Parts: sequence; structure tokens; C-alpha cells
Amino acid sequence: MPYTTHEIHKIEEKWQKIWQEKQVFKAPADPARKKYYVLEMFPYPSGKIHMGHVRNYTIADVIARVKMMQGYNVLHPMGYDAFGQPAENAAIKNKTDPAKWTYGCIDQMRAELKRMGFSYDWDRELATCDPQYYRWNQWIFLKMYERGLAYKKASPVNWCESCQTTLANEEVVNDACWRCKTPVVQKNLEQWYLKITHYAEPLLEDLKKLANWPSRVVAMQENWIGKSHGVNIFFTWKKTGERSERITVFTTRADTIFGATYVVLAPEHPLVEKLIAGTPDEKKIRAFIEKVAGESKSLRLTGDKKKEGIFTGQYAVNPVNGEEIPIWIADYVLMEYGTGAIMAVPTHDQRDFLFAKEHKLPMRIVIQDPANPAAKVSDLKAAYEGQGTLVNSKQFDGIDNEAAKKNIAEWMMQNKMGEVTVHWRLRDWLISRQRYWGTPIPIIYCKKCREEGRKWTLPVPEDKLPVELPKKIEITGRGGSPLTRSSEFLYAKCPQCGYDHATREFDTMATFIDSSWYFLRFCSPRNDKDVFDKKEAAYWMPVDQYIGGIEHAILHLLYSRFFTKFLKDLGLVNFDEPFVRLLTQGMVLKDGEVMSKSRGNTVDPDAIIERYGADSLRLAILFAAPPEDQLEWSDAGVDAAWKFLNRVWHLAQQRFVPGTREPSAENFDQQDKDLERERNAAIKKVTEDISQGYKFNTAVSSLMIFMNAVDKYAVPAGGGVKQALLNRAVRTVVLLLAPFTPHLCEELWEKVGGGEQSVVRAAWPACDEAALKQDSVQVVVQINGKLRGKFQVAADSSEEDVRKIALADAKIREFLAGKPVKRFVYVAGKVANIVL
RNA sequence: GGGCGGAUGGCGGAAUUGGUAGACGCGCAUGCCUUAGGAGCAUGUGGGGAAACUCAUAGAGGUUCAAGUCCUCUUCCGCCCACCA
Repeated sequence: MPYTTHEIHKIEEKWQKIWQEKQVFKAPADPARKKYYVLEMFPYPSGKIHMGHVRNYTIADVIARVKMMQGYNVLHPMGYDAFGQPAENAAIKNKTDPAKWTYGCIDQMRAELKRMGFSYDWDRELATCDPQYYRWNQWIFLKMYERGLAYKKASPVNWCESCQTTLANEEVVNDACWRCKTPVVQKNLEQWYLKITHYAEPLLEDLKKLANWPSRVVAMQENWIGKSHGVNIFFTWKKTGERSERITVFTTRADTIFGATYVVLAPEHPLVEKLIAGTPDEKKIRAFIEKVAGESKSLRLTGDKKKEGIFTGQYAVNPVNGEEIPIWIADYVLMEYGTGAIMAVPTHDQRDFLFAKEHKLPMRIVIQDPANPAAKVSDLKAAYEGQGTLVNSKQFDGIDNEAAKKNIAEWMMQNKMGEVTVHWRLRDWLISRQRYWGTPIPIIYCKKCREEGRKWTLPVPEDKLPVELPKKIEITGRGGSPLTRSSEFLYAKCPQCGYDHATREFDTMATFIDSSWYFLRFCSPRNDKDVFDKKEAAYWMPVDQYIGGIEHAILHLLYSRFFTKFLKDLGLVNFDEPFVRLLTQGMVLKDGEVMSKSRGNTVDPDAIIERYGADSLRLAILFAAPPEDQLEWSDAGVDAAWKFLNRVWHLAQQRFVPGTREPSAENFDQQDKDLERERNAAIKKVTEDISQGYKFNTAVSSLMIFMNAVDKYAVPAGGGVKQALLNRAVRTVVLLLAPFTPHLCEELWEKVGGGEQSVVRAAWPACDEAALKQDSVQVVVQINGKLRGKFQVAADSSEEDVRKIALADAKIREFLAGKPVKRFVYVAGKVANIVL
């Protein structure tokens, strides 16, 4: 029977049907069994799956299937991250309902995933746009609100005047609206935040527990959280006739405090108003501040832009020496970080140096560069930011600057000139979106309560959840939050006073909320009583292996960690970290560039399946590169995979003879022993490659090596022991290959396995170490490190034996040319080096 | 500017963690076979050389009996962060 495209499709459909009907991948919690939770980052349902998905899910599927064969109770679920802008954009374009469009995409996507033969427990499928899912987003939000971890404050958003709407950062192209090209401005809106900073310390600390995460992901999170130790220094400022004000400046370089020659405030700094009111330059300064405020963030934060600033005419007193130094306002100081005010030390900070040069501000060297001890301010071409000894710093002169950081901080503490402090780069999480296709924020504002002096921002009572999205709202992409256009949605009864014209919050939640806890929901996806079943979660969680793209290294993974910590504080889970192991798969490239729709260089997985079948596609992707590396797509690779599967198919179809007895080792000849050694070597290598670092590419290659050996192994007519050995070899090939190409292997296992059960229920083969032993080994002989000969020696040869054999060899003697052997280095069973 | 990875044949990639560089596969070459197929099989395939040999893992040094692997410097590429005080 030929292994044709037609045959492949028939086989693949057959087994997909059987898996479904027999519920092969259904995974009920079973405390008697060891569990393993494999999860891939669920997709946004855009309709078609792309090669990135195929790679991600194929990697996960191999892991899941191997664990099944190794006897674990494996949870391997799939769902859809279904809220988000593309659905709204599609709705605008096609005049359809985002829900309809999304569910249509999900249907298409599910069909494609099934065609790939992934081992999902489809009964657990979920979509985040389902009210039975997002009601729990609302529930979690309310729990956070109760504990003061969800709060509202005004903050700037990107705003398009022409569309009358906010824009996500990704929708701002060259500082203009992506749709109408109107320049984007910053506008202050009241918005909801989640207080992730409450968990800054544990989020940083617990990174240490993530030993099985890629170190670069840990490093990125560390940077993002950004803990920095420093000192808040209290400068003072006094306007004639008024009492003095404090200007708190944050610095990590307290050692340079005696070199501070001016102070800079962010334009938004609260003290600015007082500083400039009634001064001669007030108008000019205000104009400058307005100009900076009008600039979009992306423009202002461009590193190479020239730093601009203006002198306030005021002076601040440096607490360590009483010196009066000018106060400036400049765009390079950010209100969001530190205290929004800095002390400038132009000699030892490059940004300050450039600014001081530009505006002719004074400089003073306070750290001596050991390479240039006589340097004068006038010689400086750049700030010296390295290590050195303090000068011009009074009692601290002569001290190493690293020690001085500590000494000066302590001295300032004692004299109340400053305080040791910690600053975090991590900001609270802005979750309000002026969008339709997201989770409504379950808050009601009551005008009546407000007028009557009561609390008027009120949480929706838990038993009134979910707050459902209204249907039939026209999405236009213009004019603010779409939910304001549904009066049915907007007006609600006040849960406090019963007033029936209270208004709902009309913003929706950021979609990252949805993905911050879905891994918990998978443990009990149909539970309608709780956010998730505590017992089920206790059994399945944490996720043993999480797999996804590096692009989620920061936000999604950080938010998930944050939610997990919060849910632990609620007493719902008993672990700190949701993902034990993380694998970040590399991108799929075509001709050296990332495959993407916008580049137009995509390869459609469906077309490959159509021609070669899912198994060939899976094998090609796994064989082409290690999972973490980039993968250069090649059609030839699929062809090669297809050829290899053909060989396996023909081997099982043509050379396997059913009904032979198990062979016994005493009648093995050398060929038999060699085959058994190859078989066990393959078992060992494939098992190790899969479990230690997921090296699927080399696992496949060792299977190919074994196949080559099996092909060469001759079975005489009549078979006997040799036929039995061959049969065993065929079974091993099928079992080892099964996680990679499941359809083909199920089909072959039905023939060679002799059972009714799916191959995922068959035991993963065990390696017989004794069969790996060889009677003789090859030893390489080098002279002065150069390869000069290879010898087959008995496996138990001693160093002395090898030395004798080597030195007796005619060719070796020729190279020695009678010179005395200075040293003889021997690495057992591998290499000998003769040093002359 | 900071952080983290990389650089090995015509190509994708191996290399037991310091011990035969180029496994496995693609491609290519020659041959065989045939129910001319998306074939299949056999042999070969880093460079130079007729060979003995020799050169070769981005480049330059170093450590070592032995370096793709460890150390120092340089070049190039990728990713992430970035006026973070």
C-alpha cells in the first residue's frame, strides 16, 4: 500500500476522529496519579493559524504526548484570547458584530488546530469573550477594588481630535493617528489602575525561584521592575518673604553630591508654579512648559533629541555645603520617575554634561579619574562616569567613590539632609480602554449619592455579575467609548440608594487581564460558582511547562505572576509562581526575515498539510532547529520529513511479520548485538534529548540513525530470531516517533503494537544499559595533539595496554622518529596523546 | 547608552560540556534499477594536494598534553530595554 497524500489524509482524519470519539486526551483530575500540566500561550483568534502557532503548539504537543506515554496524567488545554482591537477593526470594515466575527474565527481556528492533531482536551476549550469567562475578570477586579488594589486617577492618553478617541501606543504611527493621520495629542482622562507596584518586592524576589525559566526572560523582568537603591536629598528653596520649600531630589550617586552645580525639575513638577509665579520670565517659562507638554511621549523620550531647558531665575540650597545653585526646568527630567527632580553633576553624568555645555552651566570635578588624575574641567570632553577617588568633597576627600556612596548617605541621614530610599521603575497598570470589545469594568457611578454626599463610585454587587456587553452596538472607531452609545447598558440602578439613573463605567478592561489567569480557569472551565475550583487548581497547578513567544517575556508573564500572588493572598491558591518551566520558542523566518502578513512572506500551514499532511509538517518543524532558535522555513525540509516517514511506513508495512516470539539474548550474533545496541542507544538519546532541554532536532536525527541501522539489518528467509529482533526494532521506531508524528504512528501501532489502545497509552520504551556495552572501542592516538592513528582496542584495556599498542604501530613509530616520549596522556576509551 | 544572545561546509544544523570538527538532513555528483515516481537504491561530497600530508569553527592574542568549547581584545549580526537620575 503506497503512502500517498490521499492515504495520509485518510489516516490523519481517521485518528483525529478516534481521539475525539474515545476521548483519548480527556484529563480528569486524579490524585492517585502524577499530574503534568502543559500549556502554550493561547492564540488571538484571527482566523487562520500561522507557522508561529504551528511551531509553538507542535513543541508543546510532543512534550504532552511523551509525558502521557511516561504515565503522567496530562492536562493539555486550548482556548482563545478573544477580546481585542482586531475584532473591532474587522467590525468597522465589514459592518459586522465583533462577537460574530470572533466566533467565526474561532470555528475556523479550531478546525485548523484539529487538523494538526494536537492532543488537547477539547472539553476544556474556552474563549475569554464568553460572559461566563469575563464575569470572573470582573470578580477579580472587584476583589482588588475591595482591597484598594484597583483605583482611579487622571492620566494622559494618546488622543486623536479628529476621531475623538484614544489610541493605543501601537496605533500611533509617527506621532499621528494611524487611521486619519491627525497629529496625536496627550489628553488627561480619569482611568482605572491596578496596583501591581504593591507586589513589586515579591515579583522581584520570586524571580529567584524561576530556575527553569530562560535567564534572559528573568533578566528582562528584573530590568522592568527596576529596583534602584539611592538617596532622596533635601534641597531647599526660599522666595523672599516666604517660608522655605523642600525640593527632594532622587539620586543613585550620592557620592557626587559635592559636584552638584544645578538642580533640574520636570516641567510637570508641582513646585514649578510657585517658583515662577510673578517672576519676570514667567511668560517665557510657561510657553516652554506648554511646548513640552504638547509633545507626544515618543518624541520627548527619543534619546538622541537635543535636551531643552530653561532657567527659572530661582536658586536651591545644597544641604551638604549650603551652596546656592540655579534651578532649571528641562524636558529630560521625567515626572514619572524618582521625585521628578534631579541634582545635576555635569562632570559625572553624561546627560548633565551635555546640558551644562549647551547652557554654559558651571561644573566641578569631585571624582578623580585614576587614568587622568590631573584632569581639569576645561579638559573634559565627556562626563567621567567610572570609579575613582573623591576630591572637592570636604571630609570625604580621598575616599573611594563606591565606599563614599554609603558613607555620604549615612552622614546625610544623621544630619537630616536626606534619606536612604528605593525607587522602582515598575508603574501601576493602566487597564481602562475606551473600547467596545473587552470586559466591562463593573463599577456604577451614582449622581444622586454624589449630590447627597455619599460615596458615589460603587462596585457592582457580585450576584449581579456578569455585567454583559450590550449587543448591536455600531462600531465606528470614532467618538470615545462605544459603550456610551447604549442607553440600555449605560443606565443602571444604584446598588446603594436604588436611584435608577446611575451610570455604568463605560470603559472596558485591557485584554492582558484575560490572559493573566486563564491557566487557572482551564483547571475547571465550566465552574459557574467560583472563579475556579480550588481543589482542581490545587491538583493541576502550577503549570509544569509553559511555552510561548519571547514577545511576552515581560507584560503577559509579569501580569500572570501578579495575579497569582494576589489570588494567593485571597487564599485561593497556595503557590507563588504560576509557571514552573518556561520555554520561549524562536521565530519562524522566511528568507532571513520574520514571517509576517505585513511583509507578505508567510507560508500557509494549511497548504502544507494539504500536500504533505500534518505529520510531515510537524516533523519538518521539529527537525529544522532547536525550539529556542530562529527557524528558517524551507519547503525542502517538509519534503525530507515526508521521505523519512515514507521509509518508516514501508519498513512497518513490508518487513514486520506478526506473530513472532520475543527473541532471547543467548542466540545473538554480532549483527544482532549491534542492532540491539543501536536500538537502545536511540531510546537513550531520544529520551534524554526530549527531557533535557527539548532538543527535538537531535532526537529526530538519532531516530534517523537508528532507521538507517534497521534498514541495513538483514533478515534471512524463515526469519526466526532475526525476524523477532526486527519486529522489536520496528516497534521501538514507532513508539519513539509517536509524539512527533502521531497519526502515522497510531496507524502503524495498530499493526505492530498488537493492542487496541492508542499509542499514547503504550509505555515509553526503556533503555537497557547492558545492551549499550561494546566489546571493543576505538581509541584515537595523537602526537603532540595531532591525530595520527585510530585503534580498535578491547573495551577493558588499561592505559598500559593502549600505550603498548600505540607505540608498537609502524605508522606511529615513523612519526616518533626515535624521539623520547615526554608524556603519555590517556583518556579512557577515547583518546591518547603522545607528547614529545 | 545598558542588558542578553549569537557567528561552524553550498544550506538547516551536530559536537558526549576541554578529548577524532562537520553527526543527521537538504543540496550536489556519479552509477544502478524500474509497474518513469513527489521515485527508490548504492557510493562520494569543507578547502588545497597525485599522494604522504596540510589548512580550516568571524579576526588577533593567550592558557593547556589537547580549544569550536576556557580567558583577553577586535569586528559583525540578532533581540530586549532605554533622557530611569
